[in-house]
Amino acid sequence: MKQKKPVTPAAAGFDLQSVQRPLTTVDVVIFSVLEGRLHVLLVTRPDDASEPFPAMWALPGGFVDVKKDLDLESCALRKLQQKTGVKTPYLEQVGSWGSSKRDPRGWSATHVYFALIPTPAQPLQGSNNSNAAWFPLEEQRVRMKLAFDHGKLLEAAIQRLRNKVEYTSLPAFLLPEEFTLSDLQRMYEIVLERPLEKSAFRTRVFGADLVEPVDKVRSGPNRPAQLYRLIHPHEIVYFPRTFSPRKGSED
Amino acid sequence: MKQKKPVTPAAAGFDLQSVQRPLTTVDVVIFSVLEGRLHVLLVTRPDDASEPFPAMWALPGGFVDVKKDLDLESCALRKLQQKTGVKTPYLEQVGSWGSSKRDPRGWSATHVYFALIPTPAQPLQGSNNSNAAWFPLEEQRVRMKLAFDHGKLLEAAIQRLRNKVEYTSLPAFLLPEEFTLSDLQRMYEIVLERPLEKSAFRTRVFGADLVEPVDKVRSGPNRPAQLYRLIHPHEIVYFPRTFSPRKGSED
DNA sequence: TTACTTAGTTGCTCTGTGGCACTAAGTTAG
DNA sequence: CTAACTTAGTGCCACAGAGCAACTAAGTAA
Repeated sequence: MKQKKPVTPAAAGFDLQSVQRPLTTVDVVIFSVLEGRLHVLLVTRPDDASEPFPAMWALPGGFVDVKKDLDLESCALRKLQQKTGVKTPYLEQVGSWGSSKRDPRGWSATHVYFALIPTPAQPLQGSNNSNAAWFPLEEQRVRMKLAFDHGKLLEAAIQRLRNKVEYTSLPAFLLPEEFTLSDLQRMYEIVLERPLEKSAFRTRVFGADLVEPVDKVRSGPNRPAQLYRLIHPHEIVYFPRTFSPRKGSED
Repeated sequence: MKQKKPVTPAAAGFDLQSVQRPLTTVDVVIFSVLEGRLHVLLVTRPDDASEPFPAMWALPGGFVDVKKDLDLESCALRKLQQKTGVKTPYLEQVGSWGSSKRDPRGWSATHVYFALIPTPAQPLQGSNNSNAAWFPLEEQRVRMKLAFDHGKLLEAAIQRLRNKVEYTSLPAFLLPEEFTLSDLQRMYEIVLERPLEKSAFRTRVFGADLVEPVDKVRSGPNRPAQLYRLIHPHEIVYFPRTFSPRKGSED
């Protein structure tokens, strides 16, 4: 509602202040693979009657801090770092959800990101995490009901993840720097919840120039496996899609 | 910053009011095909020195109206309806962009949607549209610089559109209810900016149960063409992706 | 030395698509 | 009436990648 009717400077300023602004939050869906299953990190809401959804499990997140956060992504990174200590995972925006009803405190919009981090060595190495825990995903959900519309947000993030895994190198970000091809295949299978063909998988991966061998092998109780690392550790690789699979020469 | 330190009701209420809230807007990238090229609808900013980017071209959009808008999507639909008169196009969220710097008036976050509408009969049949116009896209951009970061938003929307066209039925929404297969193929070719193979295209479309023939043909100076319509006019169809082409039985 | 396990390869079949030539069905020009 | 033209729609072959399965490779453990 601003169209073409000329506004005086005073009126415009007044308008900006008086217009009710929605609450703005960022929520982060943090995925990792533990014990062979996809998990998501959740935190408990403060156990205080004045807060909405007290003591319930929720996605880590909170209000954008106009003073601290330069932009939405750094806000998401900040919240992720607070909870996990991880600095540079894979981070991607899922989308935003806003309505008058999703937060009892008023009209609110949240910007949702998802992050992929390698299986953490310690359960949780962040600072104050007594109230955070990993939950396994079953049927695209966690077992209990989450605060706000976080159940819906989580489902959307999983959907996005699983969809994108079909044609990208995303699962590589669930692994440490060096990994075997079987490791990588296992990550795909865990996320997709279906087995993949070994040979087809390998042709795909090699054909995409995704990994390069390092001069090491992983030894175990059986045949040692070649270790690989990502050629471009911070780039996501798209496998050729439908329509014109001819060549990998799409932009 | 809310963690587990117990907050008193008073404190929480105070916090909510005093915390500076970012500005919240919605912008819509409206695509249509005119004269065989992909166009986008832009509007001019008010020509008033007190407004940011006066008189520049920008994406249609504006502040979320906490009173009027139930949620983000209906806000986008409202803005779209204002500008084009179209009621039920294809509408999809592209994502959100927020930072301290993108709007000189302060920290702001915008939620970006894109819409596909059939080629409009009249240039613009919306209400007050003296300040709106269609611009052709060249090299993923429009010719001039846009207000705010709208150039970036527009590029992101185009990117999303072109990507998704590779494996979905999106271009069908650029056509009227009834169309020929050549019409449909042409839409794909216009968006993708490359020719497609006729026979491969047809097998794809038919294989996906996307269209059904209507009992009419389009006559012209040459062989008449069978007319089709969408089997599910409001659903987007995904063509089978890579990895597991086995059936169209993905969720 | 044998059994077992996981790593990695090879070869076959099957399917969807790219490429291209062909047929079909209308109009317009002579 | 026929030939030329244009667009609609089909048929056929080749090829690349996926599914499938068997095979080889290289280690450990009994």
